[in-house]
Amino acid sequence: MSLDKHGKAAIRAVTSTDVARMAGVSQSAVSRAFSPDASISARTKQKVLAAAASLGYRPNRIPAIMLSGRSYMVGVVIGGLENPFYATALERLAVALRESGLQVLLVHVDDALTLDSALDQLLSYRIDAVVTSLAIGSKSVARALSQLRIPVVCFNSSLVGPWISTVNSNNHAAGLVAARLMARRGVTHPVWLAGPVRNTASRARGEGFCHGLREAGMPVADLTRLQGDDTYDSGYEAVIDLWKRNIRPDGIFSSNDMMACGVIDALRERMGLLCPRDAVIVGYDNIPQAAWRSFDLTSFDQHTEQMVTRAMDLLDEALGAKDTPLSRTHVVDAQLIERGSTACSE
Amino acid sequence: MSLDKHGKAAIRAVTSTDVARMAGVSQSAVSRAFSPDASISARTKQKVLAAAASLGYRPNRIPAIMLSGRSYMVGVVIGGLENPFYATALERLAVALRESGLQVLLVHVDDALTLDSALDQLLSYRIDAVVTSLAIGSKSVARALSQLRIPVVCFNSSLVGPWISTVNSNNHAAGLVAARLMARRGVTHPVWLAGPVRNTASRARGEGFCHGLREAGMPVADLTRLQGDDTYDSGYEAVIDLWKRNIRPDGIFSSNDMMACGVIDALRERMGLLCPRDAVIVGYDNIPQAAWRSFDLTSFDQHTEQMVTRAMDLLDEALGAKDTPLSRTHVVDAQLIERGSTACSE
DNA sequence: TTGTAAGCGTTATCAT
DNA sequence: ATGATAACGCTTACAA
Repeated sequence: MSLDKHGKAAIRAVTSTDVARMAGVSQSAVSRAFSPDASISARTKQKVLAAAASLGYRPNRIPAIMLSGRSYMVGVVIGGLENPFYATALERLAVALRESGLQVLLVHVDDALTLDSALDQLLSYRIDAVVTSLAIGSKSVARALSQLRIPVVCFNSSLVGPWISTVNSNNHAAGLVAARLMARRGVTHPVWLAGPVRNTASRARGEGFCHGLREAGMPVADLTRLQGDDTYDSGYEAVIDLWKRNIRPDGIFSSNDMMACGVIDALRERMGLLCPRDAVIVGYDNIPQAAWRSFDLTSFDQHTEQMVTRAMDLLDEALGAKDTPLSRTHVVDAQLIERGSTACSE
Repeated sequence: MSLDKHGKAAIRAVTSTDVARMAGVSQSAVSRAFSPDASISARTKQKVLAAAASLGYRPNRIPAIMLSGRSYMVGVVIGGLENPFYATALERLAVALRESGLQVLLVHVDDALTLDSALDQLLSYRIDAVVTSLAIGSKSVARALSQLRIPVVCFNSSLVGPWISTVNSNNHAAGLVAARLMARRGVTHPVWLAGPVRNTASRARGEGFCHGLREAGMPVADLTRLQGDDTYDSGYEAVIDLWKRNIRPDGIFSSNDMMACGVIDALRERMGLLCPRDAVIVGYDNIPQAAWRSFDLTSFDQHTEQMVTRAMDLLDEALGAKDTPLSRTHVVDAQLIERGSTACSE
């Protein structure tokens, strides 16, 4: 406890100088005691560590950031945590980053507008890189990210640019698989329930689905496309809309599980229909709720664990190639998890 | 691009000195141009901002942390994001912190063991405070948090200690309300489905429930207590367990919504029972899934928005009273949201 | 192995 | 209003 110039009581954090004084060594000795491979005698190290422990000293990493220009902090930009898929992805990402000795500087973003100011703030903390699972895919966002001149790793994004790498689920291929599954189940009136228009991953899934239906000999004109927004409610409303328009599908591929759950509930509650008996439903993400008995929803698992590992690889590579813009893409296959919603109805 | 001593190419970030040189002013002028209420002429400020823009300069906040000892970073310690309640709470917290000009340094923690090393790392970044929604309530955790000597704000925690403040949902009162509701619905065989043993919020809910039942004239011996772990699966299994033990409840109060969803699904699928017809179900948290048609679950809304606001108040107060350990508690009433699972069955 | 001293990029103080 | 300068707490040559 000391008095500063203004006479106010202030607790200064314990510094290496304090420890040095107590241990009767130089301040650099303290630094060396806490540096893994510095040349220091066991005796000195002991003295320092003892003094440090008794004072409750912890090395301050802030000055090291100034010296090295590396903060070991990564900006993680997220949104849509109400979707369990993103929530668990964030959890895994946080764990992986920490295991790599990186800190997570988290920013929640609602829209592209918030993003700019968020990035500004992150940059002033000299973050080493940015990781984002944001489904925002505009050119201006890509430009903003590229201008940071630090590595950027995106999930399920179509962003491209000098510093931007991406890890994508194989959306198109999954769409194909969904179509083939529906064809095998004898679906004749398929519906594609899309996610937000700007979500390019969703678009790819839809295109793959369309593609697959054509391959199976179905006139593409027979495919009904609906616009959702990735929420349960929008799935629920989509079904009501279909019935209003006198469309009676026997197979629905939904761009994500949340909407698929809404679809199943609307069919059951509003139309008195059950899947797979009356309609086959396929979702995407394999969120925990897909396995819940009320839904028993066939879905595509994105293997977030593997996607996160890939992202870390990209990150390590990009951070290693310091100051050289890298832009790679990894694709991870999504795996069809078949459940009751597409079971063979005998 | 410059060459450092080792001959390797390195991009040095643009500094205020660079801007000063370009603008033909002193380095302090640059600093002033970026400080909201510094005395600087409009002309100089213009020159500086122009130079800064053309060089792509952004003020570096790291040195300011060294000078002031404040990093404006808050360590946010979380876990259990697979529960949508925690995920949305985190989202709101992140937004609120950012609005207060604070950055979120996120750490995911699985167990009390990880916590220690996580806190160590956070501290080395000189975070100003810690906010956590962790349901870990051991004495050792409280001690560890107190020893940080920085403000700590907990959600739904019973931790107490010099630097620790808490925002709690009124768990006991909610338990009472649940009991009264069940009494009104004529429940005679109530069941309490508890969350993890160490979760004190869950315990308080159970005690309130018990209390309320007694008030309503029900012998407490009639209350069956089950142990869950806050997951859907544990709710599902709990029902199966009840039937195995030949217990036939007509009212179940679950410590959280995830388990309640499992309960409803098990009743419907395994026992062919519907709520509220055969049993009245009440959950806690009011997660989005509670409103889904398959569940239509009566639940308690914790008003996370308000709890987050309270947490920010506590944080501001604690940060204002720098170096003075504060420990306050705010209690926010949880609100009963009645849905179909407790509707009057005629 | 150890100590001394320079330097990282700002902000704050002081003189001008 | 502006510029020079000290200071923040470390890491890292360099000297001893």
